[in-house]
Amino acid sequence: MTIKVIIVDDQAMVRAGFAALLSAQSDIDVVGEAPDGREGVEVSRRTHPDVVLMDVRMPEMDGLEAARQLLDPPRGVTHRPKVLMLTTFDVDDYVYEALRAGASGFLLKDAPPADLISAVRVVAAGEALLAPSVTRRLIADFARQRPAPRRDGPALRRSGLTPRETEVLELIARGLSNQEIAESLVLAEQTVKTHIGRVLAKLGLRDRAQAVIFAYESGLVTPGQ
Amino acid sequence: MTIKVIIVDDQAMVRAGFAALLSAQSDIDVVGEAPDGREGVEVSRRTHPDVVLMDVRMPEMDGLEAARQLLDPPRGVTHRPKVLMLTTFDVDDYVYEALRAGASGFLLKDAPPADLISAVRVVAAGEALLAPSVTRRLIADFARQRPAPRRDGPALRRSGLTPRETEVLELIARGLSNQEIAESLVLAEQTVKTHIGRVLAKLGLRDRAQAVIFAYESGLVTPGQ
DNA sequence: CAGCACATCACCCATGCGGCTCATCGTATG
DNA sequence: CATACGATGAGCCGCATGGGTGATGTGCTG
Repeated sequence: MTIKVIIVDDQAMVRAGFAALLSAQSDIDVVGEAPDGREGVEVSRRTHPDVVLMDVRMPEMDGLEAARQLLDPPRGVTHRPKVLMLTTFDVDDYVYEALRAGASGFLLKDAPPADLISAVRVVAAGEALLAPSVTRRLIADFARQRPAPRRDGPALRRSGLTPRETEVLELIARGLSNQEIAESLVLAEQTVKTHIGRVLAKLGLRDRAQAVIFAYESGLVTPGQ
Repeated sequence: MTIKVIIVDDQAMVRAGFAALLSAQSDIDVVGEAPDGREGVEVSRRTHPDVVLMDVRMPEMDGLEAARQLLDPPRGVTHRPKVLMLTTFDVDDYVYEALRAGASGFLLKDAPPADLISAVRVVAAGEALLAPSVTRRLIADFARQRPAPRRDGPALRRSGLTPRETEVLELIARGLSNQEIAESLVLAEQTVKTHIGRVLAKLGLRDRAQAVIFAYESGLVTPGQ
């Protein structure tokens, strides 16, 4: 099964270069191109690519907005491609915007050609990949964001939840589905359900909505970060 | 200028393999090895490597603790190597622990050899690099953490909810089921479902659990009282 | 009056979720 | 060594939940 790719970039030469590079791979098929975000979205809707290579800076509609539209499609549109953002410059605002929108990767155009090719494969496989400098910032941000360990609310302490159960409860309170919790903790969904069942039983709650309430009321999570 | 590397892993064969692989590079010099975290820290203090390849799971002192000691050194120790964590296949909380500790990368041992080599170079250059699966989770986590620039202030924009919809949302945030909400407001359950459907759609939420979160985060309801 | 937003309710359908039971494994704890 | 607990995960089952579509009545407003 070949990987279908479209290339969205306002510079024709860049498109041609990437297309040539990727088409030379037996497992990659360039099925479309577009010079701006608006057309990029159209081409994507029409060709249903697995991966969209998206330049950040473009006329008409920039790559970020286009990425948002592709990754949060309107009703009726079921196709959701992976989006790999490309940029010439190393600018961090764009990075965060793109990742928030759900992009699967962020590469600089000066990366080695081999990196671009492998990035397409990685992204198509459902994984993600970032330029090293971007990774560094993301990690720094992550480390800064929560160096603080957990503090227990009074209600929590008496609840008799195990550490794992508490962890699951917190993810419920972040709005994750069972499947997402499973992925986040690297567990089978069934295990998550078991944990949740115990949490609900121990706390005398009926469903996850009440679990969210408990999490807020007990201070396990707090409004505003 | 060659990159000085030490390898910390409890499996001698793994150490030998990595050492051979890296030593074959003209710009990389393996200057030490250690079978556990404790000795790894000692060797690092003695040899002052640029990069420490650190297995996560080890006897005596695991890679996470060793990484913490290397990245947050006591007084008098000025040397601070870059730490590149390695693991066989566990991609779980270790990752977050390691990144929090300040590790520059996290790779799976089944990655292509070329990846390891380039990772060493990337890390030595002060950048960072993660295994694709790790990157994916980090991005997912990031996107979830800050889904939108926090339209803060108690003056929340409840994005066009009608009075009745707001009322229903509040009851959801009190933990009531659809049937209970219906009884509470003297409505048919179907009507409640319609209201909830609109609330979820207008707010871009998936289920009532997320609705509860929104209610707390927006200040519609507040913890305590 | 026509148009519109809002509230109300019905029907259908797919499925996420929670209840329940049971099994395995590792680590404390006695 | 036996026991208990925590974590993991499988299978089954029923129902609440959420999505979609459509209809009716009301009150406000141009």
